[in-house]
Order: sequence, then structure tokens, then C-alpha cells
Amino acid sequence: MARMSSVDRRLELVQAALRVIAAHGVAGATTRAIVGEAKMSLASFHYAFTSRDEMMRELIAHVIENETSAVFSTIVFDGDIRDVLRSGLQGYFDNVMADPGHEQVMFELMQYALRTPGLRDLAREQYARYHAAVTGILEAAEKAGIEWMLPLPEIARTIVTITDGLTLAWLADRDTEASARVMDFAADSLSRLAIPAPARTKEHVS
Amino acid sequence: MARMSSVDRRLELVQAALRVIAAHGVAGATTRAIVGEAKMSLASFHYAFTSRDEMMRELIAHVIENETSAVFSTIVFDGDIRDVLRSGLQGYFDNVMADPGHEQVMFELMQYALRTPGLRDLAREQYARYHAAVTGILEAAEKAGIEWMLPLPEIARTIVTITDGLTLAWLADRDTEASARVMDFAADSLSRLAIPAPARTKEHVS
DNA sequence: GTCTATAAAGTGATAGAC
DNA sequence: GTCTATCACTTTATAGAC
Repeated sequence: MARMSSVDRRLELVQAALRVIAAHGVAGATTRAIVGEAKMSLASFHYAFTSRDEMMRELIAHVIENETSAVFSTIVFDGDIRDVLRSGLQGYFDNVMADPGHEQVMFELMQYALRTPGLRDLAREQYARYHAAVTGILEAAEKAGIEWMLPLPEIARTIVTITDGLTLAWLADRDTEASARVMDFAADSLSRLAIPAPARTKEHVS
Repeated sequence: MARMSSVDRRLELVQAALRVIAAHGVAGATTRAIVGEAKMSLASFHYAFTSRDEMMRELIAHVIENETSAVFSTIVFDGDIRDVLRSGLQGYFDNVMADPGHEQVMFELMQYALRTPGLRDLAREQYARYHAAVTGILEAAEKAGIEWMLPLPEIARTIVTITDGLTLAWLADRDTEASARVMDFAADSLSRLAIPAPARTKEHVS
């Protein structure tokens, strides 16, 4: 096997571990399963990391750093605000349905962080990133002319609350139709927090 | 040790397991930890259950059967609907804050059920119970004179979506103030789905 | 029915050859 | 740096005395 830099090998193991977790959960991510997925020997694992705990910590930090954003990135702020919000939620939800394992892994890692001494702050950090990412989108909406009636971080937390709740219930019962109706209500409600751009689009929906 | 009926011994082990899970998570609920908590010998466990898997299945079924309701039971349908909804959410949230481990266990058990072959249907059942429980509360509200503008199960799913999302974020960052503002918005939004009782005391509980 | 003792398999981690 | 072999420990589950 070709020699690899320490950083590369650690990253490769982290990514292999993420694939194992996606397939078998955090509990299934044993060192042997991980090195099997990464096609390395067991000893290579402990050459790269001093312990499995260290790897898990780096894995969660990596996920927080890289996996958080880009979920809402397909939003276009054009037309009726209610429709923008509705299709933004749909875009998120389509991602969940296309790859349910991904969000499930995020939930599992959060639970793991909450349960593991020394990793609790990473769960907090994970949600701070979520909230910051959505706040960024709302700021983009502001630049597109939409004024908001509440502080942006407040609205962002509400949106994350809704997407989390949507995802959890759908992971459990896969009821896509019911989820769509919840998104309808959420878009209706959230749109009441927005004041549309003055000289752009016209109608207010009753 | 006094002899116990098979049913009692199984129940005692399940309850001990729940205490262990609350303290150390599903991963910490080894047979040894459970019989230690229940003050039984390891062999007694396998006399009562053929396997740990069997016990976990019974545990989740037990939780679904018994632990689901009673969370919203303190609601009084008196006064302004928005205030009723707001204090109903607060009642739920107070329960979460008083015993954060309980909701965390529910989330962990759901994840476990989703990951375990043959237990996926229990995750679905868990959410069906949630939705049914909240639907029941909305029906009670109807009897108290509140009309709803959407099908009750639809509103119920939305409420569960919100409470789940609220709880997850709070478990991660413990931001009680921010959670309160989300509940404010939720109560405002949900109250728009209600038509108040025609000739009752429509305001001023104070 | 309840116990002690132990089997059988899996776990994280390490030693030491190359 | 990478490997094989192995240690020390934990896990679920069972055997067999009482």
C-alpha cells in the first residue's frame, strides 16, 4: 500500500467510519468495521489515531465543519414569499428523502455527542451551525428585499425546529403526504413573519 | 431472594433497563448493567428473557404503551386560544426541562428501533401513538367548543413536529429563552387554525 | 428458580517483525 | 509505516450445582 500523509489517512478513516455509521449506526462503527471499509489493517487505525474516542471526536468535528451547510442552498428568492418558503422546505425535504441515512446519521451523532463526556459541547456547536446557516439564508433573503418582523436568529431557530421535527417523524413513519401538509402550514405561518419587497411582487394572499 | 412470577420479573428487568438507559444511554444498557441495577444475577436475566434483543423489544413496546401519553394532560381549555396553546406547549416543555433524560431516552429508543431489523415497525408505532395522543387533546378542545380549520391528525402532526424540534435543539444547547420564542411563534401560528367558541369567555383569564 | 462458573465471540489497543 | 499476531478485557449466553 502506498504511504499516506497522516492527515490524509485520518481523513480517509473518518470518511470510512461515516460510511459504516450510515450503514450500521454508531454502534456498528467498530474499529474493525472501519478499517475493513477503509481497506486498512487494524494497526493502521491506531497508528493514525491514539484511540477510537479520538477518531469519533474528529469525525463529529469534521461533520459539523463540512456536512452542515449546503442543504438549503438551492433557494431562489423570487415570487411570493410563501411559495419561496414552501419550496425551500421542499428542497430540504427532498434531500432527506433522497438520502434518509444522512440525516439519521446526524441525529445519531448528536445523541452520541450528548452521551459522551467531553463531547457535549460538540452537540451545542452542531446546533449553533444549523442556526447560523439558516440565519445566513434569511440574510440573503433580506438582501433580496424581504424584511423580517423578528430577529433573524429567532426565525432561524424556528425553521430548524420545524425541519428537525419533520425529519424525525418522516424517518419513523415515511408519511410523505402528511409531511407535505406540515410544510404547507409551516410555509403559511413563516410567511407571516415577512414583509415582501416594496416594488417587486404584488399580491398578498388574502 | 423471593421468587417472582415471570411477568413481574420481566417487568422489573425492563424498568431497571430503562433506568440504566436514562443514566448511560442504550449503549450502556448491557445485561450486566441491567441485572446490577435490578439486583439480580446475570443468569436470572436469561431465565426471564431468551436474549437481550427480546428484552429490548419488550422494553420499547412497554415504553410505547405506557410512556407516551400524560405529557400534555395538564391542559385547560379556558380563555384565549393562543394562550391555551402557549401554556400547553410550556407545560410540555416544563416536563422536558424537569426530566431531560426522559425525552432523550425516547429519541434514543427510536433510533435504536430504526436501526434494528424487526423493530422498525415499533418506531412507526411510536409516532402513531404520539399523533393519536395529540389528536385526542384536539378532540377534547373541540368538545370545549374550539373548532379547527384543518383535519385534527394534520394539526396533531404539526404539533408533534414542533415539540420534537424544540426538544432536540434544547437538549443540544439548553437555550431556554430561545425555545420560549419558538413556542411563542408556534402558539401564534397554531391559534390561527382555531375558531374560538361562539358564546363563551373568550379572553381574560386573569 | 437462583446461583457460580465458564464458554464463545467480539472489543480496543499493543508488540514486534519487516 | 505497515503488517500479523496477540493481549486484556467485555459482551451475550449457557451449563450445571443446589
